[in-house]
Amino acid sequence: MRWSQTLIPTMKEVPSDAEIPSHQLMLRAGLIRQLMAGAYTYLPLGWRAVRKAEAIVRDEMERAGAVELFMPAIQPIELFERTGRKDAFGNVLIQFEVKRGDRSVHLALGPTHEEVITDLVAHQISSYRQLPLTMFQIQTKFRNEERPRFGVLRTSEFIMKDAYSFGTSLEQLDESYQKMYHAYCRIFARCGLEYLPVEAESGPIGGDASHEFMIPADNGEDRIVRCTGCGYAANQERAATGRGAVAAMSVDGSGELIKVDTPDVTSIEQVSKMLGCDARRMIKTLIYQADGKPVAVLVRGDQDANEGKVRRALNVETLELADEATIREVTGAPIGFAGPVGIKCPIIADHDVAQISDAITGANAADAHYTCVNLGRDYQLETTHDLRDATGGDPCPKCDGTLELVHGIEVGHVFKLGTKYSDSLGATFLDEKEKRHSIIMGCYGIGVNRIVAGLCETQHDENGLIWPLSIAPYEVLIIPLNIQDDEVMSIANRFYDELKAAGVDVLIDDRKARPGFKFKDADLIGIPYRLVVGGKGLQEGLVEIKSRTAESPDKVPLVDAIGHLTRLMDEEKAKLAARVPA
RNA sequence: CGGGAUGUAGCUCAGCCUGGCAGAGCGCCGGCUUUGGGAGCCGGAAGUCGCAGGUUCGAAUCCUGUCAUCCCGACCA
Repeated sequence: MRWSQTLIPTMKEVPSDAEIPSHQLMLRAGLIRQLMAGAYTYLPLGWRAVRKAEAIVRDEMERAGAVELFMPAIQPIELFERTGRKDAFGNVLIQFEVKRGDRSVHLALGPTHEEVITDLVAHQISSYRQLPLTMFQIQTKFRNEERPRFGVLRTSEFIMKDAYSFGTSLEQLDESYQKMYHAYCRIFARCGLEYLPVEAESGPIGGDASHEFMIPADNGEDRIVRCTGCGYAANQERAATGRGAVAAMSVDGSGELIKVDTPDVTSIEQVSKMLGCDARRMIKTLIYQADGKPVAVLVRGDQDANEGKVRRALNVETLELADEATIREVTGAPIGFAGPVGIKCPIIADHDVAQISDAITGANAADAHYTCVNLGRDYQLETTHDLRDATGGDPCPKCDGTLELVHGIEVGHVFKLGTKYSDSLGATFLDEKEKRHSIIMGCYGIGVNRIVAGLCETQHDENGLIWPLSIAPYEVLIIPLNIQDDEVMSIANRFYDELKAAGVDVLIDDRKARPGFKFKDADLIGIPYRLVVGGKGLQEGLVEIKSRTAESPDKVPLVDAIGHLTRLMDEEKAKLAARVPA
């Protein structure tokens, strides 16, 4: 492609709305342009990168035995009513009515396609002999994000590869899941990403039924803990904290229980400041409604309760923070003064709470806290649970190591669904004994444009983007330094034609601009290899070839240029390939 | 949805406090010069100061409302 014939609107200055590197660089390099919050146009350069990621995803899906299909983005709302997800999605689901003659049809824009594909399978599959089957598509998904952010990392419209497996047994599900997991590792490796598979919330099946693929990045929205020792890695919401129930169910504190006045002081932070105590000596008491009944959840002052863990510990369906009326009822005080001593509802506590002696908690009375609260004397627990978020510094649940907290960008998710959708949409099969069963499903998603954004976020220097060869919009950028010099132009054009003929994705900067300007743009858009044709070099019969990451260019005789470039690219391809699991 | 910030030319921003001609740099157009790391000079085009209402002789500037965008938090199959 000739630069003069495409649209690559690079920018010297940083747009004020962009804060994180990927957003800034994608705008500056002319990859994207914002239409509104959460909706971006992919400009020619950005779109080429997306298409390359798509091609790798498609290739690996097919290699793993999945077959491609394409489903509608507009879907009847009725499907979501049948699976109960109209309410579950709530405002995230984009819905609207359209007129068709005298009827009004209620539609949704697909936020994902479990409903559509399960409906398809319900109609098309009836025998165990047709299974297992894995199908995928690459398609735009629509989710009304309440708060789109981070440039193209979180948008209301995005491209997703979604795959769905259908099988007759948990064994078949396991096998499909493993194939997808493996394909995902290959995809992200081929894309040149640093990725980290982590255990994730797994829903009804439990166990190792769900993994997320994360790109470690400071600006990632997700929090992950990982063990520096054994490699255990999990989403923070999922991670175990690596502490068993404490043996001693009482703590010897020496202090006398004292009620102190703490007027209008309600938060952990305020109380610890006022009383001059460490938040780790405080007990945070959260009042929840668990299946409609109040329960007090105790965690250490500096820690956060994990609602998923609380829900599982209590074995309840719904869990939400109690309203003020309920809190007044069980504590006898307004919000902010709850504590375990004398509270009028059941209590469950995190392991770490039982180890605090002379603790500080709310006094269940307005404007008052207790100091020197001790388990066994002042309140009772039968046992303790893992109820809090794991965090950096916690012991690893799998080994003697310590967990560290890192942020990540979720680019993929593999999930064992079970029969949730097949049950509600009637996707069943007959086994060899003519018995009817629900088909067992798995679903597997990849945020295709997040691959691109994730690369931009993590692979750049002060001058601009650094694309891996596999995703780069173009592999080689030819820069004729002076387009008015006929010799320079004819040689640059010859290289352009030869590289194109050799199947290389090549861009030639044929703009009438000064060399420095072109070099700056070249670094900014981050094409892996740069071939400079300039008058000075030509006098000695040389051109310059430089990889984006090299310190300085190689000066190469004209006749060797193509060979040299090809060698460099082959080496780079081999390096990428070496990281791809067999 | 709660909290915070910002809206002035394509981009970055000044002007607003203390009301009185719509500004700069970059980019864009034309010309000359220049040609190995975002060149120089000359000339030019370009803005409903987010929108609406109000106060005022007069509003980018003050007041009210509203919309949009960004950030933090809540939410995120």
